[in-house]
Amino acid sequence: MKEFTKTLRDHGMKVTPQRIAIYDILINTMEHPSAEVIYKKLEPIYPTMSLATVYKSLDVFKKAGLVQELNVGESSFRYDANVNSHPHIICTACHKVDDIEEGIFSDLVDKVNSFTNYSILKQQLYFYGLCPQCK
Amino acid sequence: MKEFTKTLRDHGMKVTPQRIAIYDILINTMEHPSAEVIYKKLEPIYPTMSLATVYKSLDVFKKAGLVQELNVGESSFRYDANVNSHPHIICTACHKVDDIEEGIFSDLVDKVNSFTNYSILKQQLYFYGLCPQCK
DNA sequence: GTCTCTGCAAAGTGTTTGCATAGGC
DNA sequence: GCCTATGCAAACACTTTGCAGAGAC
Repeated sequence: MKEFTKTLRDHGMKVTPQRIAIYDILINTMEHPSAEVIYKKLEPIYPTMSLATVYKSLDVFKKAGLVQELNVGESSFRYDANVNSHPHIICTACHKVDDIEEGIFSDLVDKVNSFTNYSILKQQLYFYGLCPQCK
Repeated sequence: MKEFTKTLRDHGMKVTPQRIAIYDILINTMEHPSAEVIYKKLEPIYPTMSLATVYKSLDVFKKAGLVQELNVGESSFRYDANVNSHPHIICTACHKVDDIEEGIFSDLVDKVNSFTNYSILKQQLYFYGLCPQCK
């Protein structure tokens, strides 16, 4: 959280209670919430909180490299405070989004680099299937 | 194209000039166009073509398994007449979307299956970087 | 005190829907 | 002739923007 404060200040951005609350949710959950879900969680604590503030804060965090935006194929984005390009797995029944250990794919970027002539900067790997509880 | 006609009919769906034109664009391009782009290409030939028809047709194709929808992280979906779950690579400069040979990742799904306890149904793999022309 | 942030409402963007007419089969 | 598709406009869902007042530093 020290790092969070520093990173924002280094980017000339202010540390507000709203931003702290939003970031706090993101580092303490595994569920990769959308802006709407974050907003719903904050409403009871910050009754005046606005969805626009959630969006603006997430945008700020994204620019500061504090969160990454996930596009799992739903209508809305999801957010992850783990900014590594780690793979995700989405349950097609209950729609939860889990992380997959990055190590499994260690050689993947090298393979793609040598096959394509692109310079890979990042990757987004999504697997879809039934989770243990839903199968 | 025979297959296309048969597949639609098998699903109780009609084969219309608009649908043929949309599908024809998709099988003859490598650029993975969005609905908007498809619409723009068709406008000169079908002046009465409507964006809603493009969306409805793409939806029909998706349900019939004739196209897949790609979510490369832009504001709109892109469409691909190649329905295999093959990986894509997106240039972060010119935003073109290329295919990557599927063979490279043959063992990936098995790995994920054994590590996660999910039953994987499909995957969407996106790599981002600079294409040969843009670097 | 300055300059960014918040929170409201309004606008924007891609997509979907309702419905009357057109057209595939 | 039946029943689905088209095409227009209006609705929708998520996100962004404008702006006046509040608040971080």
